[in-house]
Amino acid sequence: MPTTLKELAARAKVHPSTVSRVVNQDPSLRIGPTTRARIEALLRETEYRPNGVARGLKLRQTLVLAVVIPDITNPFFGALFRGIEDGAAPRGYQVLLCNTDGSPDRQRAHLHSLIARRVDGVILASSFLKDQAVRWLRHQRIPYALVNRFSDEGLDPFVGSDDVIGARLATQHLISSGHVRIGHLAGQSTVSTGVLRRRGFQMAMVESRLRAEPELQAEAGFVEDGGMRATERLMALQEPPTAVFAVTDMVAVGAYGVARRLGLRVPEDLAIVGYNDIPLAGRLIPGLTTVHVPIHEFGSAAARLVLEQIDSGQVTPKRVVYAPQLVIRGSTASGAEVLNAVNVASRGIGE
Amino acid sequence: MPTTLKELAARAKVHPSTVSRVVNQDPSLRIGPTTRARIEALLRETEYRPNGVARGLKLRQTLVLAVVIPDITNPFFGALFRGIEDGAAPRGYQVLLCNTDGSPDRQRAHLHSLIARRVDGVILASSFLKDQAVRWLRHQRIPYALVNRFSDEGLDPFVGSDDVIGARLATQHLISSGHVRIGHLAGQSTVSTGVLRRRGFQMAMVESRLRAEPELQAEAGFVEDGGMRATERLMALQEPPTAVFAVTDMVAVGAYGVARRLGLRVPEDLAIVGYNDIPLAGRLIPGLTTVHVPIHEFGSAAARLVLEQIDSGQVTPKRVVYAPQLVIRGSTASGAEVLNAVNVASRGIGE
DNA sequence: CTGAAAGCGCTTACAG
DNA sequence: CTGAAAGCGCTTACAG
Repeated sequence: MPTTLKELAARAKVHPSTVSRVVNQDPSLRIGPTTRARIEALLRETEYRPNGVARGLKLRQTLVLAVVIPDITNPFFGALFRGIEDGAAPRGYQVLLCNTDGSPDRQRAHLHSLIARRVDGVILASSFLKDQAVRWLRHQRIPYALVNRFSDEGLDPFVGSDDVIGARLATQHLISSGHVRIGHLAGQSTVSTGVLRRRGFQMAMVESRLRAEPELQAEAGFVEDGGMRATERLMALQEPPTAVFAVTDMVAVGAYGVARRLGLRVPEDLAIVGYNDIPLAGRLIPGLTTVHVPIHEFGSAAARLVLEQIDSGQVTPKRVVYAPQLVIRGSTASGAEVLNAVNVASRGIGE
Repeated sequence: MPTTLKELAARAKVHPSTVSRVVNQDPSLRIGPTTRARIEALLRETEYRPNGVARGLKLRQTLVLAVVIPDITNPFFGALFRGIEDGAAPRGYQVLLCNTDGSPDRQRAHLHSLIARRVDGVILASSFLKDQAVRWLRHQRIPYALVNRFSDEGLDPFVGSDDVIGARLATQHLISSGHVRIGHLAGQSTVSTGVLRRRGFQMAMVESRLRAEPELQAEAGFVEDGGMRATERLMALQEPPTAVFAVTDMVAVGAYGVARRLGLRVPEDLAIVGYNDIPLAGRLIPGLTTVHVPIHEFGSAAARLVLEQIDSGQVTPKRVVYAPQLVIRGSTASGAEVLNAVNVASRGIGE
């Protein structure tokens, strides 16, 4: 059993409250120098560390944040988690990680459990549109933030990027490369990123007087296997697309796999654009053209947003929205074109 | 503020202990049916959930496990975490995740903090050989387990695989493919996997009367950038290797990058073998021959090992060691060879 | 400068 | 069948 304040007090022949005061370096109280020295020696000797649970009960703070995501094996969420941890650690917070695998039930169960544990804040990256669990969370009066996906427009503290603009950039890039028949590997319509990125795709098409035909929009979910199935469907059409915009980089990875299996060259036979710019995107061959969003910063900003609410004692639906940036790589352009585009892109980022 | 037992008791006009009994469905006590009905209605109405912190203080259990790893963005640790979570969730546990980035200081700081929080158990996947922090942990009398890496042979509860055998398998495969000049992209000598996999490499070489020359063994750490640098060094030798065995798949990924940059074909100009069989290994082009270890099971077994100790109240240095399996893909063999090897491998796994 | 008390929100052995 | 008390390990306003 670890040492307690009471034991220490008995050994130092003082009252437990006195020991507590030197442990916490209580500024308002001056402790007698001999008493203090005696207690400090004991503290060092026993390597005393106050019981965090008892402290948490008394102080009403656990110094724990919780993160709820679909799946940590998805590289997007790995980077996001690191951002959150980096934002929370300087303040002494550690982070509980909960995976939902996209199940609303699991999400709800995790949230209930976290509230019962009295975590100081929750960061949710697995929310659905009009999500009952989010509405419930809202009423718990606990600091929280949604990341990447929102639930009901404008109602929640949120960190993310403008998905319509990002998707529009991606699609415009394909159009300006000369593509006319462009497919969309779409996200789920129950998730904001799915809906908004599809909207951005459609917007760009319409703006260029191209038709966003329904048969060219195939739901792919957000990960590789759905990306493969959706690409297979599109490429089996009478008149398959010459380019696809994928709702995420992982869906784009699925498209690479199918292209390879079908013997299609990327980008000559099929150009591909992704979304997020996960580290893997730059390692694919050819490199994946994608929409860069600052994933790590999503995380640290979300952590800060929650910490602000903890500090202020108020839940404020502040929103932090980053501008997405197109990053052009080999999956949409030949070598020479990529070099030019890189110059443009890096200039763009500097602005 | 969430509802408390005391408030509920006042509303139901009973003593808090009575409410507590129906919340916990106390089996030894029979509660009057009318009282019970009244309280249960109240519980549903208020959606009462006991304060986990207070409960934790009284019951001396937090229902929290902690996982300490180098970096969650490394796919190996993503899969490991999922295994741990899957092993812990059925028992009502949630999991704190701590990244060390390989820093002993951060590892130590995290462990101290976790102990102060009174987590019920710790799973450590970032340990070094003869690690002071591990020795300290051992003396805390808290359930724990090391995963993948061990620290002092045999002293700690451990889940992993036999790294010497795995590395030997990998190297023997290269030798039997006709390679003579074989390099090793080695892990750090401060980590058990680094030392043991190098030992397995050397063992296989010597057994085949080949020389394991020091100049052909380059320290690469465990991730991609180190893998790139080490591969560059080996390929710059007077007489570069025709094949390399990489201490991890991520290091092998670094080798792919350098091979590509140097215009070397894999496997014709440079054969590559990795270790771990992360999901990425099968997606590389060509597919990465590697040593398969059951990463997800490492996690769930470690969770079970810790839960066993929690149940028994004893820290027992039980060891769970899995046999590694060679998985042959395109990075060491032509198409026809791969097909044959797959058949052999799948038979091997069935045994 | 230090002690004694109260209380954070629970659970459970002990009474009755 | 239910109440009252003690206690988990802290912190801090209140005394002295």
